[in-house]
Amino acid sequence: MTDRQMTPDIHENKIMCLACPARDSFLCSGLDDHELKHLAARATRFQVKRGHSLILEGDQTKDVYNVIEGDIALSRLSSDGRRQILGFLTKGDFIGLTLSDQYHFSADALNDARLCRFDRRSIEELIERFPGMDRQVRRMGASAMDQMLDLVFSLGRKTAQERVASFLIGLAHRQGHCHDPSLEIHLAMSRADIADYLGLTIETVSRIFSKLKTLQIIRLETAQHLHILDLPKLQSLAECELA
Amino acid sequence: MTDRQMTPDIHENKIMCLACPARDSFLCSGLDDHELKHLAARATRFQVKRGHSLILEGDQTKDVYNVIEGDIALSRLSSDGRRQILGFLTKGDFIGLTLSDQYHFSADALNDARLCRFDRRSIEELIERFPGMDRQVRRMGASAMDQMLDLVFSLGRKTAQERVASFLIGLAHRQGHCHDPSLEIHLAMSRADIADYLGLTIETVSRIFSKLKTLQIIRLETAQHLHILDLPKLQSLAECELA
DNA sequence: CGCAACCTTGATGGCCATCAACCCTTGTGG
DNA sequence: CCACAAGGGTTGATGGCCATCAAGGTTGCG
Repeated sequence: MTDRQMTPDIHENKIMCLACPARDSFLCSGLDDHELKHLAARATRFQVKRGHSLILEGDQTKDVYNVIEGDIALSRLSSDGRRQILGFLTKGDFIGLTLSDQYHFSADALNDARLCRFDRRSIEELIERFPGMDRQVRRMGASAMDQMLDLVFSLGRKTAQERVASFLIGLAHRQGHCHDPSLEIHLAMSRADIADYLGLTIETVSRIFSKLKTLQIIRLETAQHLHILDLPKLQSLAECELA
Repeated sequence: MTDRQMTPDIHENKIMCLACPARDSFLCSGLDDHELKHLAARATRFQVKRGHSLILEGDQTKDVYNVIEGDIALSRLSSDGRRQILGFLTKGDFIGLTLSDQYHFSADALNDARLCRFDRRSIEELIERFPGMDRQVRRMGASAMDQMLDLVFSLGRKTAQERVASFLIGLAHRQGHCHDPSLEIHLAMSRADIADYLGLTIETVSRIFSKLKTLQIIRLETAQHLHILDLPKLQSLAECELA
């Protein structure tokens, strides 16, 4: 019996993790080989089909997820059907790392997605064992909070046009490389999703896209594939920053 | 030299903490005597006068604060003067426990307030030393996030009246005892603050207060002191909950 | 008393939601 | 291959909610 045979998953999973598209994610990138090995031992991969739910509002938080591929929308629904999308997740993003008992949002796949599932208890143990992991987790929490504060400001104080403009700039940054926003954006989400994220209606979002098009600020290749033609102008429309 | 003389602050501060009005706060209540002693050793109290700032957007996060008495508003300001209040803090609430380098909001005192200041590094050490503290901190973070998600839903999908109604119910719960909302509410914040929190204008907030008054749902003793006369009705106006 | 800050109430207008129709793409089956 | 249906996106007409502008009331303080 070699060590390899004793703990096959750990080794295989570690390789899996090293080759994982989400290897550069906030959490995983902050881990050394040793920590990653322990994390990998607890990971199981799975898929979610487009349109299906990963989490339903009210679910117990017994698992933690890492998005490997695809796009996930976090949302909240009211009894009369109003929906608010709280955020969009992509490769490398985590779900469920905050310490509450229940999820206060649903998570739906915008397209066929692959994820990594961890048992929450195992993760908690790792966090207590490795201080570096704790810091990473809290850093991710802070980052998620900052994003949420941006959204609050948008919803509370920006006009429809400003919201759409900042949304596009946000996407450009996330899809680009650091400090170098991509000028070519893939919209994984529908107009309805964008509207429900920005507190608007489908029609308003569509109208603003059209307006930006006629202003030569963006170009729509297809409905989900757009180019930013004039980034400075787009930024000036979104602008509404620190005093 | 007695032990008491060697470490006067620890002992005095521990007593200070035990008698602290914020002793029941989320963090402190989760600590045992030993942990509290260490925390107390690192605390310094100070005051902020009404209208003065505790934190300015962009400040380095070198300190952590605990509100002992008074009310604090966290807000964000845009270059053209639009303001969004992100939250109101009272006795027992913490500021700065998320791990980011800078504050992305300002903190202003709504009235004369007393606070407890901790050096961030010390707190970090304690968190690494005592796992119970880490859990408390992450639990507080989750709670803050949940509140923010509520606000996002309000701003994105609720009408002005629904926002004001849920705001009042939220206050009633915070000022009451657990599961027993207070029917007598003290509004530490001005109409302008409420408006900037709910993404509305002063006039709209005032109008809705008046409407709720004529509907016999609330009664205004003074501008900052109101009674909820018909809680169920108020809840039905705010309602817009889980599907 | 007088002033300033805050709050309330009224009149008007604009932004965005709503309602409605049409277009475009995609997929399915005859 | 084409007809058709269905879902998503665009565009137009109308209206309502809430912002804006304006004036007056109330409170509190020197």
